[in-house]
Amino acid sequence: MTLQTIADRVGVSRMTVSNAFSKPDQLSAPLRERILAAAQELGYVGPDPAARALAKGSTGAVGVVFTHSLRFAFTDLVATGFLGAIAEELAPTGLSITLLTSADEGDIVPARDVPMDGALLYSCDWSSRAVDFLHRRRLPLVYVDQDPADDIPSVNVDDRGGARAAARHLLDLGHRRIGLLMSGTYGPYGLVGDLHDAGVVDGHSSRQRLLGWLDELVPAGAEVIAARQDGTGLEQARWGARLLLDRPDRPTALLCFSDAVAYGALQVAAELGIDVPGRLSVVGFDDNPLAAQVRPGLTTIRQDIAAKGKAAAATLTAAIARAKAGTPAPAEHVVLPTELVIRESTAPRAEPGEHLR
Amino acid sequence: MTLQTIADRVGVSRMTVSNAFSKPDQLSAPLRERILAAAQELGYVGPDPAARALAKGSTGAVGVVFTHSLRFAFTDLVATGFLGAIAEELAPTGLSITLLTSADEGDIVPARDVPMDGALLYSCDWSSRAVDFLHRRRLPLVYVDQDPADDIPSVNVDDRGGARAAARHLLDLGHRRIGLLMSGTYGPYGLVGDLHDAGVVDGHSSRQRLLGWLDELVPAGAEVIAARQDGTGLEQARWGARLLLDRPDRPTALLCFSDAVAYGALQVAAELGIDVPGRLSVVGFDDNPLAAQVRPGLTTIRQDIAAKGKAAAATLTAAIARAKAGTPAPAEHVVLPTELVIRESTAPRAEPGEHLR
DNA sequence: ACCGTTTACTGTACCGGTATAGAAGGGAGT
DNA sequence: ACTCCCTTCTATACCGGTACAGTAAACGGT
Repeated sequence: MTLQTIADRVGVSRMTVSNAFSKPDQLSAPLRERILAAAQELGYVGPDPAARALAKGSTGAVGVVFTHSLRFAFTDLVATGFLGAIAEELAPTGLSITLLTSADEGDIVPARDVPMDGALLYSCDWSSRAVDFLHRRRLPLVYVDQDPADDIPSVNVDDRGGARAAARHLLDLGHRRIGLLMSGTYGPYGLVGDLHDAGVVDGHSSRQRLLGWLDELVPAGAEVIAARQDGTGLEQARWGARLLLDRPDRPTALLCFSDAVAYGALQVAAELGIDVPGRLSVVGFDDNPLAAQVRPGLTTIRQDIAAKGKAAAATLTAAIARAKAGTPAPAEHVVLPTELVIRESTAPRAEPGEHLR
Repeated sequence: MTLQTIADRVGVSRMTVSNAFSKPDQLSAPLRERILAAAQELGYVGPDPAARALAKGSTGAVGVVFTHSLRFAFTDLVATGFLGAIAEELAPTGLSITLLTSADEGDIVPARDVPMDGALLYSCDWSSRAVDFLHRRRLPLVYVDQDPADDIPSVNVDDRGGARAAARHLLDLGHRRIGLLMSGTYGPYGLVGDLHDAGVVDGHSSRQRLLGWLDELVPAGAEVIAARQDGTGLEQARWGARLLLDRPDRPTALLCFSDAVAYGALQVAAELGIDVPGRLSVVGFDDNPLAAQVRPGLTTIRQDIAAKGKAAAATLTAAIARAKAGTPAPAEHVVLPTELVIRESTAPRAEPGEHLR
């Protein structure tokens, strides 16, 4: 059951049948009707997508690549918001989204074997084989929240500027002993000795946020205590927060890598009986929907996730169009702004002398 | 840059190069090394996925179809949980997930044009063109939360039984005037006159849940007031809840289509100063993560979303395997149990005479 | 020396479409 | 009547792989 079947039935060439489906203006209406009728009668659905993809050189689907398990993609509210925005922006273009992990499980490597027209690399592990395959396939790519590369379009948010604003906010409130709660993908985890050790951060956002914090804290002469835990899961965040809060010289304020992590810190503070914001100020990052819901409402750095998704989708479709046209335009680098959102989790530092309860 | 390029370079046949990549045991190790080295040197990544898909007749991706905009897929916690479970279950098989909407936007119909090996139809619009195309493509399909069809495997939860348990629970607490808060995809919306009108429900879950409620309420002679709103969005849910609560003879208890909808009802009750559960009991459905977090904690009917995702993925991979083998095994129909979870949003009916505050 | 098996590789025939150039026929304009 | 153009349809050459059957050489056993 192929184009040829229909062609034979109607008595026209295969090409004409192809046109009847794919380029309606290339043949007369009556003939097209006859062809479609014959197709309907024979139970022919339309051109085979796989064959069409081969002949045309395009698939109609784009990949979105995650480092972590895809479970993360559907658990984290920031990730889901981002994906949703992409989906919405892509819908009118007719492109579908294919979800890929950069974790390669043995010999099965979707990044190498799934047909697609381009891909978005989101919070991706740099060294992974999957990313390497995508590059070598010469697919149009867009980096999101990655270190920008010259020749590849990227979409980022002003992580460093946002982190600076967060630190500035705490300094303005009088805090001088400040805890940093960071998350990483590789160990070691725990209290961090040397903050300038390159191993302290992996991932673009982690690094930029840390740098932003230090931009303000170091010149101000603040005392910095940092902990680093595995990823942004709640349990891990609680573990990291406990490292910072369950000690005699605990900080009076916390800068957290993300709102998800900050949420863990709020829980631990509550369990230890530390009043937030009375005895401890907490600042998150992202403006996760969670941030507005938790009590106390979380002061955070907002990034516009929907805008990021839209920008990423638009940049990718542009890159695909350029690749198809063979136009080697320079890669575009988008940086979206961040904004300090003050809620109830931050307050002026309590009087010295009473800073330990 | 194709297999042939490498073949010419090394001086072997194209087929041997193909085997070097796809069937390593079909040629000697030294030759394979030479071929891979040559490929590396020439910058050849591996067999073109589109061509391979055509020749092999399989793609390595499965579709997941939604009626609503994909935004919904990433907003609703039940949907994201379901997708996450599918992703996790599918990962080791090497299949990727392609997201499709059943909304057809003009001439672009991903369901017709995207290569895939099978598809999951989840909360799908029955009459949509996309669904029709999938059937006609003779793709292995699995229905999830749809009316089961004889010849197509399906995964469902015991919606009706769960709804019965919810209604029974309220009756046991002494409630006799009970509001139903339903959601639909098509109008009309508002208070529902005839509950047995077929137009009152669209979608399998809606129907089963309504039937389950009525199974208990009607024999018990309870007074039923029903409202029906557009989808499960918060604003719509609030609108529907207001219809039921902002009236003199308001019900003493509410049965809601989902926890998301129940959440809207809780908000409206709070705004109207109606104490939950003192003056109003509310029961949701799904055991959305939200249900445990809201105050008061929501009594609900739990369905195991993760199990549903796993079952759906497993059923689909089985169906694909069967289709490939040409084994026409009978379609499997899975029904997962539901369970009443009692939290703080339900209580015995207040004394008559004081049931209006 | 003979025969049955493996192992290692090759040749051919597809998979099911689309691109592109060109041919046949039918007005319109001069 | 001639040219030019436009519409409509066709012929051929790909797109880049895999399946399957077959051949030639090496190997082991008697």
